[in-house]
Amino acid sequence: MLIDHAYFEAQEARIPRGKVRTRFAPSPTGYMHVGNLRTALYTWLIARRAGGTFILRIEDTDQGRYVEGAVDVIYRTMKECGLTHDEGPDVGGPVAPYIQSERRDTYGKYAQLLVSLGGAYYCFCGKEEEDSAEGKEIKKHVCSCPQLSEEEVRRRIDAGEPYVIRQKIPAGTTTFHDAVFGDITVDNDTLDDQVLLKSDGLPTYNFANVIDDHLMGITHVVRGSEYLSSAPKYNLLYQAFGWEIPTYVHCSPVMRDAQNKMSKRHGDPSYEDLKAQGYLTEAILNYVALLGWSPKGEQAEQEIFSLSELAQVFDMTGISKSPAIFDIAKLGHFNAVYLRALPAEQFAAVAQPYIHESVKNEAIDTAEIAALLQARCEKLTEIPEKVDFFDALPDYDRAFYTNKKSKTDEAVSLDMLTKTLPVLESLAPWTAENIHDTLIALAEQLGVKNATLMWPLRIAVAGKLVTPGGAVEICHILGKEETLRRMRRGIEVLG
RNA sequence: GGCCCGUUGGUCAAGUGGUUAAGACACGGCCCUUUCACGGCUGUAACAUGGGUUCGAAUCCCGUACGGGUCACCA
Repeated sequence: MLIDHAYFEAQEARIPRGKVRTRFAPSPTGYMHVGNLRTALYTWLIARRAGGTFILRIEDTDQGRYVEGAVDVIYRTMKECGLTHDEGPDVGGPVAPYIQSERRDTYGKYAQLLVSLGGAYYCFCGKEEEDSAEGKEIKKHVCSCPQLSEEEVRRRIDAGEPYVIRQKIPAGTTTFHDAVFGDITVDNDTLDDQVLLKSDGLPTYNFANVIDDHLMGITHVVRGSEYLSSAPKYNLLYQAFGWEIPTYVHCSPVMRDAQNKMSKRHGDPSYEDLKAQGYLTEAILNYVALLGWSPKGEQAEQEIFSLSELAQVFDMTGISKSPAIFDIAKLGHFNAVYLRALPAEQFAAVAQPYIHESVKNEAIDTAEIAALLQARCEKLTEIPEKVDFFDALPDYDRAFYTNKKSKTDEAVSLDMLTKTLPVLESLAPWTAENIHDTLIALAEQLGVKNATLMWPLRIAVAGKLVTPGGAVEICHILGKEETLRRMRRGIEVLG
């Protein structure tokens, strides 16, 4: 075979060196699951922490699995999360193209180069038979093709015989180092002469990966631990080419329970699903970062991290080896923390659409509702149900008026409402402070505890047991007319 | 089945030969309080298992169990 050395030298010359370079290389399936997002995050963080370069590469060699619009989901998610890439299909870069289907012709050339270097061989055996008689037979490819002379190989190729190129696994053992798992040694006997270049001329995933990672100058290969067992074969490939071996960073999966990974199939939420469920991007990222990684030293106790803080402290040695179960309740906690930490106006802005879902009345001050909601919600999606009573007083059970701790029952409540009504009727101006002071004064004057007066009032104006805010706030938001109307209705209910 | 990896409370996790085995979520209790929250205080709860090594082991070694991954011309 003729080896075009100039071609390979030109490729080598393009490779940026000297800086950390990482890549996130998803295949476009149209679904960014949590595990993927975490891998993307860690990959991005390793690059940013080191002041390096983060690359987005699309692995679309499997045409059968192509999903319309899937690449857009990736771009959108990465952008929303702030995981900006320095090089990629859309922004270009020194080692373009960044879409695997556009790099097709390079793989064949490298496969030939590898043959000439003794790391691979042409194989004419045809597809393996699927002898699933007993099911669990060890099938390792063994054939005499590696012994074929160069002339013989040339002759058969020229004759149009179909062939693949397979990796030649040498005898001995292979040791590789992983930043998370440490040193792992395997016997080469357990490694198969895997196909590198398929009979249609396209590379297999594993081969394309090695070639692309090398040609893009990737220094840290971050990926799921399902690739741990193919890492020795990667190493052998790098060695056969005489290339520098990157740092491997294998991450254990994010699980839905002790046995299963999070998956679309099981209906586990993707990033976009979580967003739709009312979780904030920042909270999702923060939670996901801590799912399988923990900070060291000064930050060992810290749990709340912004993306830029993470970029400063992220250390791969903190990545854990064992799988982590995704706990939606803890995500909820992070979300609540982020929601509460938002400046009031900003919270009002994000809450507004959810409030409007059930509060259509224009006269109502939704900003005031938002202020009440901020300390009281974990997810934005629970807002509509919490504030629906502002628009329409629900039918409620008169038993709501009975509350032991507030020392109220139906009779007491009727009494309180009856006595409070005229006081509020003559109250002006209708400010929260005014309402508050007046009611507190009234309770004192009647010789009852505040709760005894406030409880029935709150039930009457809200018609719910649990409300955002107390009686005073609700009365103020509803306005005088509506408050009085609902109080009269309460007296009716109790009468 | 072979090979590889993993195993600290229900969950996420700190811990790298000597600790009363952190912390967070969840759960229970108390306080605050005009409900619910928020906030504060507090409680229950863990080193899979059996052998070594050692004065001493969650930490090191070996076995066992359980779980996961992988063994494609899929990625």
